[in-house]
Amino acid sequence: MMQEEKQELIEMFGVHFEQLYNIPPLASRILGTLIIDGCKSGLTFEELVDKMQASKSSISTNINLLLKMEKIYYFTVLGDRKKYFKASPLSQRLNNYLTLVNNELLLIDKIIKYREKNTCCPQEKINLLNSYAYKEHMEKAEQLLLTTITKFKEIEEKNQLNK
Amino acid sequence: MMQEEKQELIEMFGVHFEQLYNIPPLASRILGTLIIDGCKSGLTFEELVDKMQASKSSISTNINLLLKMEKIYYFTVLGDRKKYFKASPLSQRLNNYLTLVNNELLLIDKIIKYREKNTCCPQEKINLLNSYAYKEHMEKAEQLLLTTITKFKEIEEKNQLNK
DNA sequence: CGTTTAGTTCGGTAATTAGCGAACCTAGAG
DNA sequence: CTCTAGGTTCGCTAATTACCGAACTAAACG
Repeated sequence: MMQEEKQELIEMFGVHFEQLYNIPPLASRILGTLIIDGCKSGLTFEELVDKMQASKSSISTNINLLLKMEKIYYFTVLGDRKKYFKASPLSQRLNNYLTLVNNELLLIDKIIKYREKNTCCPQEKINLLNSYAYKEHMEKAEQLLLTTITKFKEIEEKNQLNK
Repeated sequence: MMQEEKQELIEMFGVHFEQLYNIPPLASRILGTLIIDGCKSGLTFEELVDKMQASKSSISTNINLLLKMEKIYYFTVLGDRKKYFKASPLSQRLNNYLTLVNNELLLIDKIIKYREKNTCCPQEKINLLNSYAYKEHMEKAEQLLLTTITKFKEIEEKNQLNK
């Protein structure tokens, strides 16, 4: 029954990540599994092949995708050829949001410039005001993210020492 | 040259929305066009067919997708059969983020419950702590969104009165 | 009533994507 | 050097997606 709950959680993660990050179903399930199940010591390639009921090639492809996206990482153990895969720490995963937010801020600046030049009738003025307000919002979002990321890094470092 | 700048902006929006919302390219370009170009008085179906260089059927399909996603809306004018399409106000578009954030909060609660039950070794304790911190972050993000949404609604209402 | 305008629906096609198995590569063990 | 464990790469197929044109519908005008 604990297994069932775990499975359900992984499935929920799967759906969530699939549309949030726009990645293939299998990649999404792998990520979910690593977050829930692989947090202790990581999972090996073979364990993933078994758990996911997928082919080696599919696991390989999707693992590499997740690695490139920095959603996961791996470590090795001396005298052991296997790779141990783990979900990236939250600070890392939040970094992705940060780049997204930064991209959006760049876009907003472009829009603002465009509107400042091309606003003629007062009716259009509201768009400019809206853009300013939106920029303010995104800047606050950026700030929140930065704060949280440093907080996570602290937690993670502290834990590193305790080992 | 102003046209070029506009085109470039729309294209940037296109790429951005395409991956942010995971919608077809054409839908993304339509949304970009409506945000930049259709803010005054809205664009008609035909104008969109012309501007996008796409077929009526494709415009229809993608317009309906955007309507269902509440990224755009339309109004009609008395004695005129055309629909005038506009990008939804920012408050509306931010609402979508809000549901996303709420979904994530639900997921976090599930995870926390699971981890509270199943954390055995102290090594796993960090996951629980991380989850708490993450929940805190998402709650702040939710709060920020709510504040911004009300702010936008105020701006929008004030503008409604001025008309 | 027929015609026009404004848009929708349907069937098809070309392009893309997710996953597979089989062959291949490569570092270390013996 | 040979073998094996631990993956990677390379076609291939099945499913999905994006867009199209042609036929259709529905409201309004004359």
